[in-house]
Amino acid sequence: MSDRPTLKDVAAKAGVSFKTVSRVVNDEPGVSSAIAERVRSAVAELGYRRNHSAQVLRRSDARLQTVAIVHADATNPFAAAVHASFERYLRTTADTLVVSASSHGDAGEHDRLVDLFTERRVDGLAVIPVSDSPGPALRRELDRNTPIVFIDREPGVNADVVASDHRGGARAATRHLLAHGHRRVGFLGSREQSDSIRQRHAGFTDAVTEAGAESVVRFGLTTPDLADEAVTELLAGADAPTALFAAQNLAAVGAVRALHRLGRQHEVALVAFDHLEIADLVEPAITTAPQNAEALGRAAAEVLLRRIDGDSSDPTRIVVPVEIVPRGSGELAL
Amino acid sequence: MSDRPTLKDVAAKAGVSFKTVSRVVNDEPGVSSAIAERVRSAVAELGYRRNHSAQVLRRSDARLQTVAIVHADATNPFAAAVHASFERYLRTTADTLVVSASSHGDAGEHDRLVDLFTERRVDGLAVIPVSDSPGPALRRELDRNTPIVFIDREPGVNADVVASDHRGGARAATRHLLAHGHRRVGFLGSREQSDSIRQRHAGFTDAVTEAGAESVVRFGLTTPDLADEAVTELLAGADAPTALFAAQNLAAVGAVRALHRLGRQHEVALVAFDHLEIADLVEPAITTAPQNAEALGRAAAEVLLRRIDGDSSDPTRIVVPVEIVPRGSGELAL
DNA sequence: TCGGGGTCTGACAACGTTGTCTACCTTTGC
DNA sequence: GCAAAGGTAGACAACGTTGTCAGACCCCGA
Repeated sequence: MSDRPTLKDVAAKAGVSFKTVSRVVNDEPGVSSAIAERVRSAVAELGYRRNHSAQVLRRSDARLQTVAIVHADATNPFAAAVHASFERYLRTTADTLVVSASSHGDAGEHDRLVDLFTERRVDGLAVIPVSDSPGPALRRELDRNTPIVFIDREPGVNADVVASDHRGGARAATRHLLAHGHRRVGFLGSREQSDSIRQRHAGFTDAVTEAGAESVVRFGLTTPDLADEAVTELLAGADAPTALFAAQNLAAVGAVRALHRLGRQHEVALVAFDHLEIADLVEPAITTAPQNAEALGRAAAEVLLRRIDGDSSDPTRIVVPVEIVPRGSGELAL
Repeated sequence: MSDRPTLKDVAAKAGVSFKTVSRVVNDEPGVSSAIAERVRSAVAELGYRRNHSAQVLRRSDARLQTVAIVHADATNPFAAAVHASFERYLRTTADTLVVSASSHGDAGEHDRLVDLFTERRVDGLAVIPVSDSPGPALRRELDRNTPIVFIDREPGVNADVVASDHRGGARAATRHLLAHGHRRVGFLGSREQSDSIRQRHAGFTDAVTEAGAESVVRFGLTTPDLADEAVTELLAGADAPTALFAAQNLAAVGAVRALHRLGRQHEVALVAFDHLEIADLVEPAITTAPQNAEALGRAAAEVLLRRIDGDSSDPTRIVVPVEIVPRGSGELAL
């Protein structure tokens, strides 16, 4: 990817000075149409492309029309959906290139990616945090007032955050179950260390407490297999719950599997937080409380653009509501 | 993101020339340890980061340690998995940053992204094509011998390609069905314009022909609903197939739904091309022929690195095998 | 014919970095 | 005590681009 033609090469070919070529490629006035035409054909013939590095070096105050998004795990469909919305918004409304990279869950790598994007000078950063506190590079950029927005997870510092209403969504989902007469509800959670899971648990507890109902709580169900086991065990117990709230989608998948294996899918109610690929493919279909990835991505883009435009007001926290989508499994009455 | 400290700022703070700072930050010899220490603390205090643009401008022959991948649709789980593998390989073995962007299926945008990455000078490009022929920017870069590898789909030009063995995989899947005694097999395809679907159809035909069996072919099943309808109709017909080959995963989802609704899931055999989220969640579990995303991403990274390293041999075509994963639905005998 | 004004073009500096070259200062060896 | 050698530091140019400024040219009116 070396040996690219420069302004000088084009200028030599067209028989003009390189500044004239610069004017033509930037559509600046003050070039006669005859010469402009000659330059344009030289540009086309050589396949000239402006060197972005040189451009941003010269105009170091100017926008780079580039923002980066650093993923914890880009293969996560939810993260991918947020990213897609973020990218679409920035491309269409601000003509900005969105570049991304993923740390595959490694905190050190995550911070290193922030560093690499910083070196490459982007206008702003969107970060899906991978740990509860920012690494040194991220901290440095926050101190420097680099436009940064955190998505989905708490960054552990006072900064702009766009996140789903985990607590409110979980509360609504649990109320939904209680409204169908259930008095004993199970909570299926994954990593208790995760803030969003804790929030969902808090929402669950809100609803259970206000209704004076009973609850059974299981954490650590990070795979469908573990959730399957847990549900099997819960339902075999003496005080088996009659309704389940799956706080995370892998736990939900395991719960569905267990219910179907036990043949109790029409009897034990289930609401799952987050989008579920299989929601419509089983009978009864699964009632979910999906995060609004589209809204999250868009909100993050808006916040970031505002910061890039120079807004220096206090950090904001944008909470995107989570709506219940009834499909059957959550409406099974006691 | 402006007003970043430069070498000069650090130099002023440390009371040395900026060249000395340059030496320190690049770990070059010839700086006394006392001064180096003073410089390092100035670097830390100011939060200095090298300006990548200036660096690559000065050393315009050097590696940028950056490659880009242009997606047709980054929310496609298969594409995301390929990307993850590609990224992991390049980060760990070549210390290279992988940046990406997605065209969301728009051919013009796709080519524009190639252009934007070109302007930003990357070492190489990986492209998941969105149309059957390259746009002008991509064509220009191919002419320029920019390292480029195409993934998954045919680019429509003579270039490096890494793709699954669609034909071989489909042939093996169909043979698998025929080996269980079926003599009449249905083909469920999505867009007939798509080269990979055509390849899978060719593989299907290979197997049917060599076995002297009969086939029913349906194209255009681009959504689960359409596939559901098609399967319902096929199975109601006089010469209903006793086995189905779903050439694409959305078609497979629809087929599963139809079979379950009709209660014939234990009777009509089914093999699905590609990974299926729900494969293990239904009874019987679905036999699939999944593309090996990990191998594809890795192979693409290897090819690209070789090109970046200067390999100028003829374009290669790497075909990654597709293995059958028996789970039950494909082993239902006639 | 000449000057004034406008239009077009080019020379040059600068962005932040690295490579080259030179200069200084210390040390070493005789 | 002095020259040579080595180690350390800085001056300067260059990368490809854009902003500033000056100059060349032309047309027109006096």
